[in-house]
Formats: sequence, structure tokens, C-alpha cells
Amino acid sequence: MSIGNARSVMPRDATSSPSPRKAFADRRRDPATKREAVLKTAAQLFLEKSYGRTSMNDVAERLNITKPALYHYFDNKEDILLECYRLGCGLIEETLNKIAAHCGNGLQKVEAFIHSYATVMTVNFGRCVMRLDEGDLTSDARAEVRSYKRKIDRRLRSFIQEGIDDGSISPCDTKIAAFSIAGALNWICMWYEADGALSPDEIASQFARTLTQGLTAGKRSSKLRIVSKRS
Amino acid sequence: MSIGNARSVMPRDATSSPSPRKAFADRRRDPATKREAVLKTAAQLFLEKSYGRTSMNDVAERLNITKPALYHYFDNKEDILLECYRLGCGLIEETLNKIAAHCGNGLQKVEAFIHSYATVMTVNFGRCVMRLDEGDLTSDARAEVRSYKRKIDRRLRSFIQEGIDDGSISPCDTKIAAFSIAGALNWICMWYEADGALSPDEIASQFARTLTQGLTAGKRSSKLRIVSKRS
DNA sequence: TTTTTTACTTACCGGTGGGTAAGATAACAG
DNA sequence: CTGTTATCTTACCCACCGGTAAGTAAAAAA
Repeated sequence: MSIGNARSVMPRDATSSPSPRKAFADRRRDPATKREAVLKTAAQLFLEKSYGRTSMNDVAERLNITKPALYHYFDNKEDILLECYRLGCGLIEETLNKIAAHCGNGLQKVEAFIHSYATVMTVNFGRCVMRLDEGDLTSDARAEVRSYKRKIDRRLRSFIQEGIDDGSISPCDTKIAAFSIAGALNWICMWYEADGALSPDEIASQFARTLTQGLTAGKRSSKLRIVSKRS
Repeated sequence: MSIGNARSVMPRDATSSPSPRKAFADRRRDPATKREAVLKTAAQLFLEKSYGRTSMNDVAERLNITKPALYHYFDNKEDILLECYRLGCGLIEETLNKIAAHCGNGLQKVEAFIHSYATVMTVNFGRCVMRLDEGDLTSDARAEVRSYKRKIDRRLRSFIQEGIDDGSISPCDTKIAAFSIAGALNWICMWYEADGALSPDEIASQFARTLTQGLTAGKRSSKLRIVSKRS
């Protein structure tokens, strides 16, 4: 429909705005795109400055609009936050389903989990899930988010248990093992920076290795000999 | 007032108040004890509700005093926060020094690190260091705290490197291995609860095992002797 | 006792931030 | 062109919070 001239920036993709900054350039575009632009900028700001220190004015300013305009797309500030959580949890759940389908033994599933999850932790909405403070949510919303997180934890534990059962993982306390792995992965969202030295894929691969193999030398691949001390 | 005998609660220890709540019962006690009481309650509240959602009134209320009284012991809110960080960092540094002194190979040092650090993460001031948001500090204070944290990271990496050099740890990217271990440990302060099912010592021991041994089955578990090939 | 000092209270200020009321302007339908 | 609707703005309200001023009362000193 009559691209006019200046408007020819053109969406490469209907659902992902090229730059959230420009989504509000035209007065009448589709509301879905604008809503998404709000969400993306908000998520970005929440990660930069935390939810509490990000004012609605901050979000509006970065979008070149004024605060009340935001209330056309979201009921209130918490609504934006909750949506960030939901999107992030959706990303995680996707990967979980893929892994459960991906046949393989328990250890392989855990490895796949670590790899995928680490990758999600380098994506803004994914980072929001673990980095933002649940305490900023009202109790209803918090309960919802908690249930998502519990689900993730249960899945990871079941992968580990599967590995113990099929012999690919050495017996251990699954609860603590899961806490340990999930902790290492969750913490990624605290130090990762998009323009940093480490690429998401590097992180994911190295984490998968470190967490499954441990540090201890003495596996076949290493140049050491192991002498069992106590038959 | 002037309860006379009620004062016989008596400090079992000069430096640790029995209950922060009662530190302000008498009008004239030593200011050091009261200052400490403020600090403890503040730390507790910061962990319960976050720094941002904890008002000076909240702190005062829990101590049965009024807000302005707090300003006799601290210049401002951030001053309290910074002191929490400093105390926590002090705890961590202590353990680091003990470990460096404690002779042993690299792997043993890393194991000791994991054990001690996990324990610190179950102590309020220790938890503050990693759980509270640096963004709440002014840039000067933030720089100070960051330098403490960098130091911790450097020490851990040096332990790992030492292990690689002496053959007790299989070669790996020390930076990512350190991130992985530190992440798992730091995350403890996000889920640990004092009255929970897991005791600090259980956590510490299990983490030391999981992180050093990994999940992979096939090595003899703990009772093995490693013979370094080099030298 | 009287005086001085320390510890604390009541009352208040200024700034900030979430959210709203009501009006303006552009897009669209007819 | 006209009326209607969606979109966005200016102006404002109110609650809360960090911090302070100024006064009160208890403890310690004299």
C-alpha cells in the first residue's frame, strides 16, 4: 500500500520492529508493533538500571513519547514487567520441550539443557526472568512466575535423575546438583554483556563442558594416570 | 522506664548483641552495639525486601525507634548499605587468606574455596555482597565494591590455574570455569533460607563435590589418587 | 543539685514517581 | 468536508521517602 517515500524503511519482519525507537514515528501504525517496542525498550532499561530505578518517564523518553502514552499499551508498570517475565519464560519452555523430544540419555539431555539455557540467558527477555526481582511483582503475578520457575527446576532434576538411572551420570543429590547447575547458568545474566569478549555460543559450550565434566583431572582424555587407591 | 533489674539481660559478648531488637531498650548503652544492631536489622531487611523497597522507617520500626534516630549512627541510607558490603567482603577475604595459606594443590584449594565461599553465602552479610544491587551505590562506593569482587575472582582463577599447572585440574578456560563456579556459589544467596531443609554445611559439601567432579559417570568417585605426569 | 552532653522525638520539607483527567491532533469512515 | 475514533500531550494529584530542624528528656559530669 503506497509506500510513499520516507516510510520505505520497511519491516523485514512483521513481528520484529527494526528499531523500537522508530516504532512511534508514525502516528497510526499497528498497535502490536508499538506495544512490542515498549516492551523491548522497557526490558532493556530494566536490565540496565533495574526495574525500580527505571521510571515510566525513562521508558517513554527513550521512545520519544510521553509517559501517559504508555498507558495506551499497558495498564500499569507492573504489567510491563510481568509481560517481560512471560516472554522470557516462553523462551525457556520452548528449549525445554525441544530437549525432552531430542532423544538421548540423561547426561546428553543435561548437556543440551545447559547449552540452550545458557544461550537464553544472553537474550534480553531471558535475562529478565532470572535477573529482575520477583519482589517487584504483586503476589498473584509472583506466584505465576514462581510456578514457571519451579517447572524449569523440575525438568532439570528429572533430566539428572534420568541420567543417574541410565548410568550416564554418577549418583548424587539431584536437588543440589540442579541448584548448582542452574545457579551457574542463572548467574550468566548478571555478567553477560552483548558487546563483551565472550560470545553466547562460547559461553554455552564451555559451560556445558565445565559443568558436566567438572574440573578434576584424570579422565581418559587427559594426560594423567589415575591410580585407584582403594580397590 | 527505669526498670532497674530488667537491664540484666547482659551481653554475653561485647561485640555481638543478643537481639538487635533489644539493643535500643536502654537509653544509654554503648553506641557501637547500637550501630551494629542497626546494621544487622538493615541487612536482614535488605535481604527480605531488597534495598530499594526497604525504607529508613522500616529499619527504625523494627528497632522500635524512629527514623531520625538512625542518623545518629549512619550518615545516610547508602552508608548503611556500603557497610554491609564491607563486612561481607571482609568475611570472604578472610576465607581466601586461610585457603592461600592452607597448603595443597590447586584442586584442593578450589575445593576449599567452594566450601568456604558456599558457607559465607549462607551468612547475612555475605549474602548481601552478592545479592544486593550494586546499582544502588554511588559510583565511588560501587568502584570500591567492584574492586573487592575483582579480587575474589582473581584469586579463584589463580587457584584454578595453579591446579592446571600442577596437573590436578584438567586444562580449561580458567575465565569461564571461574564464572561457572562463582555463579553456582553466588546464586546460593538467592535461594538459601536459614530455616530451610538444607544446612549450610550440606550445601557446601555437596557443591564442592558437584563442581569439582562434574556429573559425568565413569571416574572413581572421591577415593582416588591422582598422579601428576609432569615434573 | 545544676549543667552539659548524648540520645531520641515530633513535625516538617522537597523531590520523585506512578497514575489520571481532560484536552488536542491526526487518521479514518462516511 | 464532517463527525468519530484512536493516539498522544499538557497539566496535575497524591503518596511516599530520604533527610533535616528544632525541641525534649534522660544520663553523665561537675
